Order: sequence, then structure tokens, then C-alpha cells
Amino acid sequence: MPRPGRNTYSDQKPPYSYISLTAMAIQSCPEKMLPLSDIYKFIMERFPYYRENTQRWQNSLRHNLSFNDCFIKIPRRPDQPGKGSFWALHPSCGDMFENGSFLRRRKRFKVSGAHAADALAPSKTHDAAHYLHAQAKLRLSALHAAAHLPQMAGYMTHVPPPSGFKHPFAIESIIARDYKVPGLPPPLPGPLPSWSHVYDPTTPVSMATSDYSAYGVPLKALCQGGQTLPAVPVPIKATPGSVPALPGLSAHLPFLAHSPQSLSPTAPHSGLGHSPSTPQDALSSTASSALQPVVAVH
DNA sequence: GACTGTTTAATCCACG
DNA sequence: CGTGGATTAAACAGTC
Repeated sequence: MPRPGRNTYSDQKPPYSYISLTAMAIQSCPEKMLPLSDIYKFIMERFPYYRENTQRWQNSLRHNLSFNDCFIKIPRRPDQPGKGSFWALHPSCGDMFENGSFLRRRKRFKVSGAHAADALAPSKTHDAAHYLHAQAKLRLSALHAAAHLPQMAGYMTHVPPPSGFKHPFAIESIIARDYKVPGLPPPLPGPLPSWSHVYDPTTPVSMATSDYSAYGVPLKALCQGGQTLPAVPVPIKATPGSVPALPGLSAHLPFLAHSPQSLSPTAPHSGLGHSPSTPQDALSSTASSALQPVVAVH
């Protein structure tokens, strides 16, 4: 019982589908891919509701991972032992929730018909993994750069996202929306829906995964890659017809798609052995504070 | 054996 | 009311 005060909503089901929750978890980590166990952790730490009946919802979650094309499985490398694969968002699944409801998607994401046959081909995950790898590299190099460039860090901290692409799955995108979901009563007065009390940006994100990348390349090594681009939200939204090339990144500054770390003040700060000592960590909290206005204002 | 991943099926619900 | 998406349950196989 995480808080002295009564947590009115801790036992209420968050208004997110499992797809949303999973996507949040994946989006919350710099590499944009997580093993199943870390997805579990993410959800349980942020949504007290899911600390119970774990068998039920975890089964559902696994079902969703397998059933929905918007999630792709990225195998571990042989030199990266562990259980299960990494899970990532399909690069083209970014617009599923544009109707504003995170309990119900606009439509089910399916791999495009032309490539449907390829969907199961090894190249699918390979390409996606390659894409994610590139993304992670860009982000992490940017994190690294920003950590050593105060002005950049400041910029990233204080400048709101321009017209603001936010990945629809990014927590800040989800949380920031006012829930004008048809049929649902308006949220409590204030910027956030009634359950929003469970949001707490101070809880460390699951950085347990931050030391690996899907290809066994240490993330810190990725930071040395010579990339100079700042961390930016890389639109995952599909460009018609294909996996989007990494778009004009500098134009989309400076929003770290790095998401707020916790949606629950009741979330224990334990379990992941987080210590804010790495550039990633530093930036992650910076990003969180940068996110605050987004979350709070709208 | 526990965990992970896939698949099928039933049910509920929102939307047109 | 039909359709489609979400949830839940369950069975099963593979992996660690």
C-alpha cells in the first residue's frame, strides 16, 4: 500500500486497452523494444490495478502481442541470453488511436496487403529490428550529446514540441489527451482524467532494459556512434506504402519520445534497480520534466 | 516447471 | 442489428 492516503482509483481499471498499455511500455524505453517481462513490470508499476489477477491480464496481453500485427517480435541475439524475445511496435502502426479512444482502436492494424505474405518472413522482423536499431542509435546518441551539451539539454527541457508530433502511443500523447470519448462522461475538472492521479513522473522508468539493445550492442557503445542528431521523436506513423525512412529529424526537435516514467504515485520505486547515474537517466528525467507541461496543460 | 508464444473460441461492447 | 475490436479463457508447443 504505496501511499498513506487512500488511493481512490488504485483498483480501477485504467481506460487503456492492452494494446495501449503495451505500446506505452514499449515506447517508454529508449530502444522502443522490451521483453515481455519488462512490459509486465511497466504495467504493474504504473497501474496498481494490474498488480492483481496477473495471470488473467498477462495472458490477455500475450494474446494481444501475438494476435495483433502492430506488435513485432524481435529475436534475441545468441550473445544475449534470456527468456523470450523483444517486442516492438510495428513502424507503421502509429495512427491506430487517432479517434482519441485508447480503449478502442480506429481499426485493427494489419500489415499491408501487398506485404502480407512477407509478414511472416524473417525479413519482416529483421527490417523492423534494423529500423528500431537505427532509432535507438539516434536517440541514444542524442541523449549522449545532450548530456554533454547544456544548451541542448536546456533546450530540450524548456522548449515544447513545435507543432508537436507525438507518437500516438507515447505515454504523453495518451495521457495528454482530454478524454472526449463519445459516451464517456467528461473527466474530472482539470487537465487529466479522473484516474490521472496515478500519474507520477518521478518514478524511474524501466531502465533495466537500457543496457542492452536488441543486437547485443551495448547502448553505451551506440552512444559513441558519431551521431550528432539530437534526440527527436521519430514518427512511426506510416508513410504511405512503406516503412518510413527516418524523416527530417532536426525539424522535429526537441521532444524526446522518452516517456514519463510512471503513471502511478503508488508505484513502488523498487524492483528495477534504477539509479540516475547515466546520461540516459539524466536525460530521461529531463525529458520527463519537459513532458510535464504537456501532461499538465492539456 | 515456469515462462513465453500461438491459436481458437466465447463473450461483451461500441459504432455505423 | 450486423460488424468489428477488446477481453477473457483455455489449450498447446517451445524454450530456458
